[in-house]
Amino acid sequence: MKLITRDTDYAIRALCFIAKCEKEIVPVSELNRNLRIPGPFLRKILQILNKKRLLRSYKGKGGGFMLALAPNKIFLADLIEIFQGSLKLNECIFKKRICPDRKTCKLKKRIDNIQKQVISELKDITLASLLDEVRTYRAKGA
Amino acid sequence: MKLITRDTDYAIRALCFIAKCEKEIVPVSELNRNLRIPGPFLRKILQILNKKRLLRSYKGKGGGFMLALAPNKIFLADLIEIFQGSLKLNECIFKKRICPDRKTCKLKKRIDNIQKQVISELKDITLASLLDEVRTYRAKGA
DNA sequence: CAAAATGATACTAATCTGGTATCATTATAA
DNA sequence: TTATAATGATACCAGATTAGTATCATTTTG
Ligand code: SF4
Ligand code: SF4
Repeated sequence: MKLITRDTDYAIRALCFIAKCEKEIVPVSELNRNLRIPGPFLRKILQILNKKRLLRSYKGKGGGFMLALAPNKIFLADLIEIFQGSLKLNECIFKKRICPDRKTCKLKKRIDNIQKQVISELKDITLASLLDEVRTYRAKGA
Repeated sequence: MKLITRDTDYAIRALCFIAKCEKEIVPVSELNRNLRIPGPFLRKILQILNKKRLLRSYKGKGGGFMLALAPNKIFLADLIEIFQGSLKLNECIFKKRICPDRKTCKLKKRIDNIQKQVISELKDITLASLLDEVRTYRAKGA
């Protein structure tokens, strides 16, 4: 069982690369050259990040993507939310039916508890904290 | 994303039922009558628990399953291990290839850390702690 | 021997994850 | 003003995992 799926992982790598890149605006082609991520898949991911306002995109020649937020304002918890939906360690739903024991189930209570802890850990993790060293970031508002 | 899959959940419910049951040896047919779990699936699960020595099974008329351990010796962590393999929140393997960044990746370090916490939480959860009230358990060694 | 139980195992169905393919749109620069 | 280099939108496909069935063999007891 994975806490982060591949989309999320790829997204993080791409964001890190963009954050550290000399250029402010980075085209997918550049990412393709540097990261080992399937091209079209990566593109899809970046488009999603754009829609979700973590990236800003520029079309046309010379275009590409740039960070819309400073790396210390980008949280892993948000990326997980975007690509995997809100983190739930146990939904207690079978075949679209809610488990009838949900109110009293002790197991559920325990898992809910663990979940809270995980989420609070996740909220501490920013993109900035994942960069090896903060090199050439120049976005406004950093 | 789920911390426990359905097998594990079913296993817990079944074990709870057996633990609380008047009879020491409980046939699957009895569980079927009381739990909303697909019959053949539950059987498979119990057979696995038997192989893994959490249950003891008795064949033939009057047979069934009984707990092989006291409920306070049955750990959720073990059930997860049995049905889902060893808990890894991020395996860092893509297409059977290990991610080349594994040594240095800060993300991995963070997730490994969370994983440790989750595992330690899980080790605290016993079957006994999931029973509403310990009623009629009479297994040896309790 | 019949009935009631588990043992073993192979198969199928549904869902989720990871990834492609295609065509449309936009912006720049020669 | 047109070729080119970029993203936008969307539909599709493939593999893996999870969930569940089906079948037949074996054992035990009355
Ligand atoms: S039994 Fe408890 S944990 Fe399992 S699905 Fe129902 S409520 Fe959730
Ligand atoms: S990038 Fe880090 S987290 Fe993602 S797979 Fe590689 S090592 Fe694991």
